[in-house]
Amino acid sequence: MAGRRRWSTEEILDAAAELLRTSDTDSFSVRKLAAALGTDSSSLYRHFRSKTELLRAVADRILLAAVDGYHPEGDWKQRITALALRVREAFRQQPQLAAVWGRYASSGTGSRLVMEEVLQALRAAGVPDEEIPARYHRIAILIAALIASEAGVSAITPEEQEQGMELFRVAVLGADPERFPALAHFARDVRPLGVDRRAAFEEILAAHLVHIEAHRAGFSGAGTPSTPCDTPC
Amino acid sequence: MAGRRRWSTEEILDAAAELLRTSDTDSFSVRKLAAALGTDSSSLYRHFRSKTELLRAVADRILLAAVDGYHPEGDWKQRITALALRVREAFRQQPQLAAVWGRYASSGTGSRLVMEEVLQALRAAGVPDEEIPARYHRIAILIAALIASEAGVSAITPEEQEQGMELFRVAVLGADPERFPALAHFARDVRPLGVDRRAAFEEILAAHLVHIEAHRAGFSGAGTPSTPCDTPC
DNA sequence: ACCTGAACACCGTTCAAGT
DNA sequence: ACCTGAACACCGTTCAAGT
Repeated sequence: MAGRRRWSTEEILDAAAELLRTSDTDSFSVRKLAAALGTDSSSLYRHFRSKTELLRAVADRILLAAVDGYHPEGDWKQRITALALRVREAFRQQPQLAAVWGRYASSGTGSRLVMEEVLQALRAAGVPDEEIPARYHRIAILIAALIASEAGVSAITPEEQEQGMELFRVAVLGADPERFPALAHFARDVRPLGVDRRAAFEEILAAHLVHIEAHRAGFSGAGTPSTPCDTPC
Repeated sequence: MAGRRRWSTEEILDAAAELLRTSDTDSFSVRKLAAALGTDSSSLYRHFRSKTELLRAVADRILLAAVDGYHPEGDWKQRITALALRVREAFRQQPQLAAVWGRYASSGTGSRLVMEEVLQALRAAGVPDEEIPARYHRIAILIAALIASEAGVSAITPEEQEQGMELFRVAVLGADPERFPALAHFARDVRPLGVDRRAAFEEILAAHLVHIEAHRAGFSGAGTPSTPCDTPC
């Protein structure tokens, strides 16, 4: 007879990950998770103190799945970029998870693997040990912010997205050329935040890594021989 | 006699901004806004089709307040930085607003003023006209992502923040040195995402602007005379 | 010892019925 | 023409009562 069995924490996490992956549009809730497991939401509160704690645990699984099959390749920038793109892909279409992760990075094996790889890449880059924690911190913030905000965009309904697009068009095309000359001039080419996110992600991250490389060269004197770059450039 | 008056859209927006500003911890809701106005939530749906539409309108007011009193000063990088810091400050402690704004930039006068200033600064930087829309797009994404994710951190309860801190400590300090050598090595210095956000914001933005400057120099040949920088550095 | 039902205190949104 | 009450379909979380 179907009902009444005990669910392990593992099984609950699996079911939560599954539910988050399949239910694209509508939002995740403890009650829906309980329903999917054929139990009552109150039962889940024996395994988790709060919804946030549950989501944090699932976020680490996503991270784990993201690094699964990853092997370092290329130079340190390529390694960080490849890893970041994997994490980004893993969190896409799972807005609530990305938001939680962005708020406060998870803490399990997945998180450790990502941290380890980025730290090693920074060492390979030749960044002095004493600067690595700060560099890591900035990279983590940048990547988490971009992924979380991207997930936020895909979290709203298509209608709201279309409304937002329309508002943007009105703001840009309807700008008074007297008061907003530059905006009026670029009106046809300026784009809303929601488009072209993948390219933007890669470019912004690349720019940040190049900046680190330049600084490292400035400090250690071991930059590419052709371009000394001793002013911040 | 107190009850039963008509509220203009303006008054509702003012009250919403006020409520968002004062109610630090607990979350904003249409019902609470209605209660603050002494009316029923259903009345508000004559003025706004949805909560999102309402929040978008308030977000533009915040933007307007952010640029109030702003005057361009210094070089183009300083102008963009000063403006970004103002916007950041305006959205702090208003997580729900920042999230909505991050999802889809607002559309009123506030938004226009910010766009105008950034576009003018990019022109002043000497970025070729045909590149400005793309550069603007990346800058806007970067700033919005950082601000929204920062607001996300301050949105969670202190208890959840402390839990997250504890989880982070466990993840870092408890890492097996065999499996995570770099993480174990930097364990004492690596910091969680939530700390030092202001410095991180300034540094990440500065790095991005420096990158634009370097590229502009590479393309136009009008960089600082001492450092040609024709490779991406 | 474990789980459940029912409740508490909320949400956003709609719409018939009132004034 | 405008507004309201009441309802719909949800939330996260708790806890006494059951098995």
